[in-house]
Amino acid sequence: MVEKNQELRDKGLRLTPQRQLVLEAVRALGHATPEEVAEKVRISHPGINLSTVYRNLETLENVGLVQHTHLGHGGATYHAAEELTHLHLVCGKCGSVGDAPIETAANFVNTLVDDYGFKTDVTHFAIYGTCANCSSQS
Amino acid sequence: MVEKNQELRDKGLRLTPQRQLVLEAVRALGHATPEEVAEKVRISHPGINLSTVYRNLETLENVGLVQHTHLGHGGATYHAAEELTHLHLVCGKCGSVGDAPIETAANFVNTLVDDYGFKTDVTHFAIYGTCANCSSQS
DNA sequence: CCTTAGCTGCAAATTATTTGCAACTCGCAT
DNA sequence: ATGCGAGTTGCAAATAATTTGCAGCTAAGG
Repeated sequence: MVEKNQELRDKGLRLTPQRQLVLEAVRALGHATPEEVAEKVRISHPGINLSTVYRNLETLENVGLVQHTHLGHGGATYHAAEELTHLHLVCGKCGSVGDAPIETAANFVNTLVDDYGFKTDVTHFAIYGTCANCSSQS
Repeated sequence: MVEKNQELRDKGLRLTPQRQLVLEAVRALGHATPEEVAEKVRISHPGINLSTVYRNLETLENVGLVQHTHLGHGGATYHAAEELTHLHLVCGKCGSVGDAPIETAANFVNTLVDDYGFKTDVTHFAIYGTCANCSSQS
């Protein structure tokens, strides 16, 4: 943790309690919207402001400790950078979010680089579709 | 066009001039945000209201004549259903939107179905990454 | 034509996120 | 240990994007 502190300071940033709480919340939640992060943080530190959460998520993202992903509906969801090792399979019917290892998309990603020179970040956007459950139901 | 009219009527909907204009605008623009659609429509019909555009995009989507895709930033962009035959490669740096045939993702999609029972709609979300141009620049 | 359910425009309400600003505090330098 | 300055925070107000209530229109079947 000392390194993290140092890493922040090297970029002219401080490790404030609010900032730590936001990071911890993101890590604990796996993935969450700013609102959810705020809610989580408030359990232990009720006074924290929503704008502070937004600002810290942005800051932490710049430092690379956190990343955001678009899961649909509009709002972004945040992840701890260490945990971004999977794709997000979002079901358009039930809204569930499943995971799949990034390797699943390896070929696809390679094709895109080879044919279009396009370097894909598969984790940034969700993969949209219909989950097994909903497919079988209707 | 008569069929379209009929198709709408069958669902208890009307073919109003505003609705036609919205559809035409979406078709002409390829893909556009509600705001852009409104702008386009206003060239020939200045009085049209933004809410009308929103409502018609929604209606047309329900009928299947139009579809929306998430290209990032938050807002959705709309496409004529007929034109949804390609993936969207969105560059996170320059914001450009490139295209690639859906077949490019065929294997990927199949794997997802086979391994997870997840039926992917590859056109609904953009594929995010860095375009060839931006990759070479930095 | 006439009726009526489906539209439309407009304004106000929502929701999500950002920003200005004064007060506060982390952490290097002393 | 203590002070100082830059980074932060809380709060309220500003934005932006989209939705909704409603009263007055209008497409289209009869």
